Amino acid sequence: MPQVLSSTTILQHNKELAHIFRQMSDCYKYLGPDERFRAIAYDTASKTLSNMTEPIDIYGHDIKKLDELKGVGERIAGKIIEYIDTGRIQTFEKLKQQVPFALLELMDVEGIGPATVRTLHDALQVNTRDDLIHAVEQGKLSAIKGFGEKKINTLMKVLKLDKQENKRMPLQLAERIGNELVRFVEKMPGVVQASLAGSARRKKETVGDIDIIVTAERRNWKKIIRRFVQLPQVKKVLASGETKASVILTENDVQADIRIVHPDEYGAALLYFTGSKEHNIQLRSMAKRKGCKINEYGVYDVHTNKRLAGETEEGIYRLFNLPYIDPVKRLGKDELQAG
DNA sequence: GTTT
DNA sequence: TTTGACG
DNA sequence: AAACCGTTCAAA
Repeated sequence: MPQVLSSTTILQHNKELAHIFRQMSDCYKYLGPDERFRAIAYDTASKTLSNMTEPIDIYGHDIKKLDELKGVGERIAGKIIEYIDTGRIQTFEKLKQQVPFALLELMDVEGIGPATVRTLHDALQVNTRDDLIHAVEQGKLSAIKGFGEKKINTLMKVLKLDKQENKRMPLQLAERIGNELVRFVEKMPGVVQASLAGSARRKKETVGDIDIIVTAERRNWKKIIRRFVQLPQVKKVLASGETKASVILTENDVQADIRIVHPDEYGAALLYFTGSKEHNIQLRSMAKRKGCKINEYGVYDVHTNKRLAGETEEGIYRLFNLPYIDPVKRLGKDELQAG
């Protein structure tokens, strides 16, 4: 991502507001399904703010101007003004009171969502990380419904990792590890194709985990998964099923995920698992407007249920009169408008 | 919460 | 069978 | 007022 020039100070308010709205979104996610759309709304506003290249301040106190921003309506506009004027947002301050704010960052971790955090809080009366660590050490988790060995392990891991700090790896490292893994997988009997997907394929500066898409005939899937989780560089198996598996690699404790699909579904799967999330949502939105639906297996006509594309990414983009979009550009901004 |  | 998590 | 992406899969 290009360094946003030297305007970091000028865009200070944008950054701060984006961060606050993101946290508000987390709060609403925590509050549950009733608030899920409010959570999405704040997330949208947060992203708009962080993608802006002009300081929000130039809109002054003009609610109508602010309202023109995507995802910013009357209410959020008011909160932007409130923040610029007072440096605080009352609604946010109140929200922080009614949720275990210190636990919300756990939701950033793979395998832990709002519901898990909510359950922890309700069942254990924990409000801080230390509370939670204490409870875990007392072995209180196993009494909670839905908390089996797997989940407890990831939680313990998270709490340890979080002390060290949640580490995404630099792109270069991810590419090295990922490509090496792909070369291993490619050689496995039955594998047709293997590719690096996820944020590493998009060349994000930092990468959270390694995502690998494999195509193979169904009869070979189990065998491939079995081999994958037994690879020498695998330190620990987090999950292993019929079509996908998650492992921790010895090197850097990096998480690696593998997903297997039919060769026909390669494009759709690659597209889906390459993201970004925002890009996928926009593409699906566009597809829906045109009477299609996209999933990780292909593109389908909503009415006839006929499969229209999915073998290649190019084919999917072409179906919607779009040029092939380089993974690097799949940011969920305006890359779909141009086509 | 915002958008249609 | 339900549900949380995912890009 | 109603929609807001869309699905499967693993884990419990």
